[in-house]
Amino acid sequence: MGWDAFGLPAENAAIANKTAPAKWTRENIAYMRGQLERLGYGYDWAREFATCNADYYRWEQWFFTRLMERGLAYKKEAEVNWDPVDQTVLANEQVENGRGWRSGALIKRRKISQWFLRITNYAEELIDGLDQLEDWPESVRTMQRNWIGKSVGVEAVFTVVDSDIDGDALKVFTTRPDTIMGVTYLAVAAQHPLAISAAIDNPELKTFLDECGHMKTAEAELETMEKKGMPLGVFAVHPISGEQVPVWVANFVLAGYGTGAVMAVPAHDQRDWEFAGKYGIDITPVVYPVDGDLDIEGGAFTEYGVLKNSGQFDGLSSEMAKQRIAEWLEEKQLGEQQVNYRLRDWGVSRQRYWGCPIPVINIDGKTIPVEASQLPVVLPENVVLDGVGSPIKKMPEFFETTDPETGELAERETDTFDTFFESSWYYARFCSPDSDQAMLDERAKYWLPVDQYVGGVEHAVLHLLYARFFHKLMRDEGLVNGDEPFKKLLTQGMVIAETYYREGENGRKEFFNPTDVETTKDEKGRILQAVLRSDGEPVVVGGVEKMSKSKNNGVDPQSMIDRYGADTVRLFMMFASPPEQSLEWNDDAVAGASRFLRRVWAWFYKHQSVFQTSPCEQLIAPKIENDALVDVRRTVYGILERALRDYERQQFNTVVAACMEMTNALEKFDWSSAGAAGKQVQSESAIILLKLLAPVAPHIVEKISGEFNIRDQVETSWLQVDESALKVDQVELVVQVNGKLRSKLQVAIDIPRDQLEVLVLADENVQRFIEGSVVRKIIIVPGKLVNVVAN
RNA sequence: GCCCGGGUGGUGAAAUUGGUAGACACGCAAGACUUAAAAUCUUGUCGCUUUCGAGCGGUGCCGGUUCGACCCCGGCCCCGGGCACCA
Repeated sequence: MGWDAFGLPAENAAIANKTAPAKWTRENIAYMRGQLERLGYGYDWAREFATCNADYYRWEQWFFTRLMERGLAYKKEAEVNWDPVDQTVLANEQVENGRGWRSGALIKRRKISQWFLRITNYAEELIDGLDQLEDWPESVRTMQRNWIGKSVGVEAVFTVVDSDIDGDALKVFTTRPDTIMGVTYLAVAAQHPLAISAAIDNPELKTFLDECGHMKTAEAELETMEKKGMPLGVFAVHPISGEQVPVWVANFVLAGYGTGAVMAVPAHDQRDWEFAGKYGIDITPVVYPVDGDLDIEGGAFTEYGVLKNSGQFDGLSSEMAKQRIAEWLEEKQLGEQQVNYRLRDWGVSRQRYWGCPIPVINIDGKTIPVEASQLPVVLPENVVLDGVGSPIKKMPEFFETTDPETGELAERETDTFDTFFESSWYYARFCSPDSDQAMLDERAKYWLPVDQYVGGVEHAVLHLLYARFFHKLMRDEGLVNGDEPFKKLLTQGMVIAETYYREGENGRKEFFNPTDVETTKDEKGRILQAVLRSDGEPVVVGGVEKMSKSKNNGVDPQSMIDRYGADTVRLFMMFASPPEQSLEWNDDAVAGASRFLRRVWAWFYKHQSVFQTSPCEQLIAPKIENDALVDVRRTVYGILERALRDYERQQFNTVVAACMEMTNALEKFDWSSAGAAGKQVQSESAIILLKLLAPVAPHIVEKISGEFNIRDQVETSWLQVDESALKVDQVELVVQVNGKLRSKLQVAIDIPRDQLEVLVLADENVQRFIEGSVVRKIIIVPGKLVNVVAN
């Protein structure tokens, strides 16, 4: 068990409860450990650690200094959400409607210097590796592939006219160089130097840039807001035509991504088309469909075609033109072919307190890593949080230090790592949790990769991509073998629940736990009204979302454990739905789970004389004469076969269903008249049921098997299907006419085809439905179905 | 907006992955036990029609492929997740 213990929730709780994050965190860990122990999970507690302890995070500090030396960590400016009132950087989730969650102030984009890891150096390997991850869900691999977003294209150079500022050439990337002759404008980000210089003597433009500065730094925000722009009054020279095209500033161009500038071809790109239409910018079509007319009245033509209005490239196909234009640009040194990734380098700096201190020292603008011998840089834990900045930024005793070379005064970094840093390598630390001489030792090479990794789907991209990246970094440092950390991946669905809140002044939301809210619903189960139990006043129904601390919609299974016991809760959770599926929490069915376990218990005690006298040492291929016994044995093994398959494919809800079905069958059977062989079969069945149930409800199985001296049989060796028990000589066939179920037929399993056809056609119901039509063919699925096609 | 999932009875779900739609449960209804209730047990439970044999319709919506579609293909609607500072 690794407690991923740093992060925002602890800071939020600290502000709300006026407790230090460390205390709150460790109390929560203790509570959770108690609960997990009571649930009987098989964690190896000898390998437990918490990421907020220095004996864990010291190693990522060390690793970071290694990355600095290897040139894989670097500093650059990047934008954050700045709350001007609380003087704090806000997480995206702390910004709503452009305002800070505590202060309600309009947020401001602000550039600050931050640490980045060169994950883009590994982009190619991260994509290629996905093909080898055969035991990962295809959906996760697709999401990662799309996230990395490899695209091949051309970077073209547009020279800015009459510019005296730095970077007077605008470099733009395009995957469609064949459309380059259709460029009618360029667009740059609001933070682009060209935009800023153009705004100096243009107040209207200045206002627009300011407006863009109030948007939060989230891609979803950029993509959904109204696309706006303004001309800069600046022009750039088209590299091929030599004509001048206007340069605009647009709020949807990302400053920190690529070159912060894009070329626009409104005739052949939908977003450009809409933008051009809105602002009356020229639309010049240059690619025409191979057959048929070009119609760009209703939208851009984004397919491939044949070039026109493109000078020397006229008449070329898009495919050809992409190649020729790229070559032409390269020849003239006005561009080059490039592979571009959507993936950006990983920003790991956080201007927060509750995280691992970044182990660097700033001396007069230069930054050096803290020497290995001086690690760890320990985070002070005795602090008070007031929501205004990080406490360690106000603690000279923390940040005042000296230059190890000169002894001059220097300043320690007060930013901390992104918490994904901790969660990116904990899986490896489990192999050597006690190692105090190294981050990992030889044991990591022995145990890794992880055979089976389980995590929520919400981690499909970020966490799982960072962990894959870290594994490669650790491999290149010689710490682990192999290229990938996790051989097999199961992505759990999320447990989701209704959210309820009230909006306070300045739009700040206070969330209430569903257990504290009383709802009235209509007959379709929709919530009509929700009121807080404590004051009877209404609350806003916020919709169903993944359970989280920030939305306060989690449920604590503790009261359920207290009332029904761990086995019932485990069984109930396994039975609710398959693990990949998301699940809206509802504990109505928990009583049913408890009832089932009590029935199992009752059945064993009802037949205790049998289990006490005939403990079924080993069933040696019993020769069973009694047909009823053969049937019940077939039923048991039939159910077992399905259950084992479902365990294998991790569909535990149907395993539980199979246990219930088996119990139903055993309860129904009249064992009293089955004689000595009956006792054997009964004991055999009992052991199968207990074994099958053991992983789900271990406590009750252990108790029952101990009571009847069969613990050895239950706890040693896993289950196997006795194929001979499954043998049948009669099967029930489904009979269809034209694909519709019309009849059922009991036949010998090996009935010859011609006999079967005769039998089917003679069937009364079949007769009725083929009357007056001609039988065209008869489809037979052996052992299952017959379909008579007639018309 | 983009990427990834999902949508099946009143509810959670199942369907060996193209072959009987609704297994197993929850809930509900009726009955048994009980002075009564709880617990437990039995029976029924997708909708409509029915001469009680069965018939028709039905897996978000519209269309297609197929002897046959919850499953495959095309278009749409709704819900959940992710979108780089929640983790």
